[in-house]
Amino acid sequence: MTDLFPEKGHDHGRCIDSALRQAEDVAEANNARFTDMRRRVFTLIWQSHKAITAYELLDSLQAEGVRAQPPTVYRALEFLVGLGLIHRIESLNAYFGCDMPHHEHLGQYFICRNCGRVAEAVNDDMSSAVHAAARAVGFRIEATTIEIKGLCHDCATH
Amino acid sequence: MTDLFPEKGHDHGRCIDSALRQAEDVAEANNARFTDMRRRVFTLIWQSHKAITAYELLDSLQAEGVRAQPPTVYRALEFLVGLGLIHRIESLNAYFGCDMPHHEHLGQYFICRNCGRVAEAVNDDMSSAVHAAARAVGFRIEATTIEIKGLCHDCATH
DNA sequence: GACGAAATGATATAATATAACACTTGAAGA
DNA sequence: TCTTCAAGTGTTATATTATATCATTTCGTC
Repeated sequence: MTDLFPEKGHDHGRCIDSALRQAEDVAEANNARFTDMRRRVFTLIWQSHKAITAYELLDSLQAEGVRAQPPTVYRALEFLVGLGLIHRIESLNAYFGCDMPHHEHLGQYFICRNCGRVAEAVNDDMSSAVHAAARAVGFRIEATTIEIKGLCHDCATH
Repeated sequence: MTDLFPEKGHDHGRCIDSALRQAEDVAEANNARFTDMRRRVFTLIWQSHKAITAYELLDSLQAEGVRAQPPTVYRALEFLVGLGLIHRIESLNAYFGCDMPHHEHLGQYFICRNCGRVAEAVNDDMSSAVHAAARAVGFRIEATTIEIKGLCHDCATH
């Protein structure tokens, strides 16, 4: 069994660096400006593998000395979600970083209620089940939300 | 192809009646009180096959002359969701009636962005894909949210 | 009828999100 | 280089969604 969630002692700096690099690539490929504000918000989101709310981001920005207001944060979030660099977790009203922003994907989010971490998975069986179900009823899919709450392997066994 | 969504000219009164009867059964089976307030809220939710927000419900109640406040509505919603009589659609912050409250099910919601209707489906392939994916990563599922947005067959073809 | 638990009423406020308009910045052409 | 204009950000106000808290009422059980 491979745990989707990052190992306890992993080098998180590398996660952040890699995410930033990928984000810059994607932004460039889309002719989109990865401004300072957007980079700050993106980096804050990547500070952990948990989902973070807009107002938590706002507090962090203000703690850093940035004079930000809610619209600033929501705009950055909108931009990042639009490029697929982060995902919104509907059931938490929170955001978290995507580690595969390069390709379109129908992601599923596993959310641990104990440690708060989120892991994204891409599962072909699930994707095809969704598409087959939609096809069977003549529904034209534009967006899907699949969020699974419970206990991650670490929290379920310790 | 069978459309999940109700036919245009269907007798909606029968939907409501049947839903009410089922809800009463479920409440009784759970030794739960289906009070007047809860019945009102439940009936309002069943007025359409769309999802309705808490504050829309509040407005409707007040229009009916009931002196209700937000907590009243949220309590009724909590009760109804708890018994599985209604479902919350996370991506809409709204609620809609379940037509199979008798059995546990991992439901999927198809949401039409054009007409606003919601249809619930239960799909074994999808359920088993979710469970298989969770098993593969040692995740213990407690709740799942599957919401699919797009165009229903009617709206996609007309 | 008295009691206690459950439900509801009422007030206040927290948490999440957006509208509207002003100002700044930066890329692209003149 | 200067101008211009669209995109981005700042700022203020407010809309929308949700809950905490305590008082009162209702209802089944004794």
